[in-house]
Amino acid sequence: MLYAGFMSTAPPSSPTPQEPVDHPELLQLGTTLEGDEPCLRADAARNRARLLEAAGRLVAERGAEAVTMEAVAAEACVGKGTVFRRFGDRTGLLTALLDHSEKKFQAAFLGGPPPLGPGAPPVERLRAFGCAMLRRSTDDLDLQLAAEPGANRRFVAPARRVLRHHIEMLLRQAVPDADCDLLSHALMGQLDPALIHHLSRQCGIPLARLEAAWVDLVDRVTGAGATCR
Amino acid sequence: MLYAGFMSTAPPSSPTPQEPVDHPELLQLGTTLEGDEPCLRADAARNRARLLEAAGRLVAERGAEAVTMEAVAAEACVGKGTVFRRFGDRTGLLTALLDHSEKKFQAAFLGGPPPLGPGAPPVERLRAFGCAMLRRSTDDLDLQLAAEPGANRRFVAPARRVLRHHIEMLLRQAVPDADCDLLSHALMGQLDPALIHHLSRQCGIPLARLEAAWVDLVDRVTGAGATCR
DNA sequence: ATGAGATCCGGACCGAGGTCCGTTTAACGT
DNA sequence: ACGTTAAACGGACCTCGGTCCGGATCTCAT
Repeated sequence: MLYAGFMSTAPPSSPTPQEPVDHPELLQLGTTLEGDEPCLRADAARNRARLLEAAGRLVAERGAEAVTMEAVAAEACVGKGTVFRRFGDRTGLLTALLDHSEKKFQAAFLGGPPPLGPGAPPVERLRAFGCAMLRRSTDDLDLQLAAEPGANRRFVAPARRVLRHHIEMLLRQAVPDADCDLLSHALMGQLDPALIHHLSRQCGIPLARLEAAWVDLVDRVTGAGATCR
Repeated sequence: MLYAGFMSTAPPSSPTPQEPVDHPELLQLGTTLEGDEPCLRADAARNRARLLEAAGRLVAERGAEAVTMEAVAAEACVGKGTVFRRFGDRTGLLTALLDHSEKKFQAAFLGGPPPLGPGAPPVERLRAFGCAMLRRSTDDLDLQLAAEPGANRRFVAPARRVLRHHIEMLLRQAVPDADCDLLSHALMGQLDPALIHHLSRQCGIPLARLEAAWVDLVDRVTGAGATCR
């Protein structure tokens, strides 16, 4: 249990009361954000609760896409500015809504019983982890999608389809007995432009290492490379 | 070369002149979209060219994020409605801008010389494909990012970081000699909520198959399962 | 050439996310 | 109690993506 302090998704920390941050995406990068609620003022805490409750009501009654910042503000009898100050942006609000189930899940794989929690061999824990995530996704999936703008379109873009089909075709030749349709998505994920940007420009990982990682991934997936691993 | 007709990314096809489509994301799902320019009217073609040129100018001069629909319209001396009718939405416009290099790339891996094109063994082609994509991304990466709303934030969301760190830790135990940092991204990709949504709800793939694919992926990546593949 | 009709154009309009700043109010020391 | 101050509030305001429809324009058959 190494990083027990990193757990919280950052609803109350993005627009932290310390300094008026103008670029919320920059700070939640390195901050440790330990205490969940950094001692909000009484009215602030009250409004925060009101807002979350109002947002939850809206989701329940009219679906995730009805969660408009103005609608939430109105439902909570609060000014629009308050919503943004507290949650930063729409994604922040939705993320805060997801926070509860998120934490429960984190607790399960960080400290719960095996095979999800510690105690089982790592490969078994990996298997369990993925299956747990898959099952969890069936619950609050629309909320998670709504929290990520443009999530629907990502996998229907024609260009992407061509690339994935190509990978799938090659996979079918290399490992005919596998579920190449689904396997190809894993490979595609490693080539996602957003990921490449994040790794190469934000993390400073050199191209050579990315290429090496790709080749290694291909070898592992297809069973090439070492004859026996 | 199975699907030579699928190649074009769909700039002129989304708001095709045939029928006034109100939901552009729905149609480019099953359509075959063969002819690139379905015989636009003269003025329409002229404006389309103008708009692409204007958008290109804006990207070159002021970066991808300056490509506002209104700005493009103004730069091209054209009404805003025209931009939307032609390209559907902002993503469509940016995609159309990327179309040229996209097609070049597609031609390279569909019909070019090995190892990228046909002729080499599939595993080798896969390796080459990934490396080519990685290199290609360094060129028009900002454009590709701009074409996908919210692409920057996707990998800095705190919740995601925790999940990925967990995978990475388990991977480190299972395959200590691998580049677990990067490998974990591939596994994370397979659990992306947007992907799950696409596969399970849009493609109708049952949960059991997704779970099986995940377990298989873990086994392949970690070298578990069969002792020798 | 010309008229009919489909197609396209343009910009007013709308909704929603996000910002700003003058005003209000909770917290705390005296 | 009361004054001070930092923080929170609220809603007007801005920008931008996306829609709509009356009017201009192109195409084609005659």
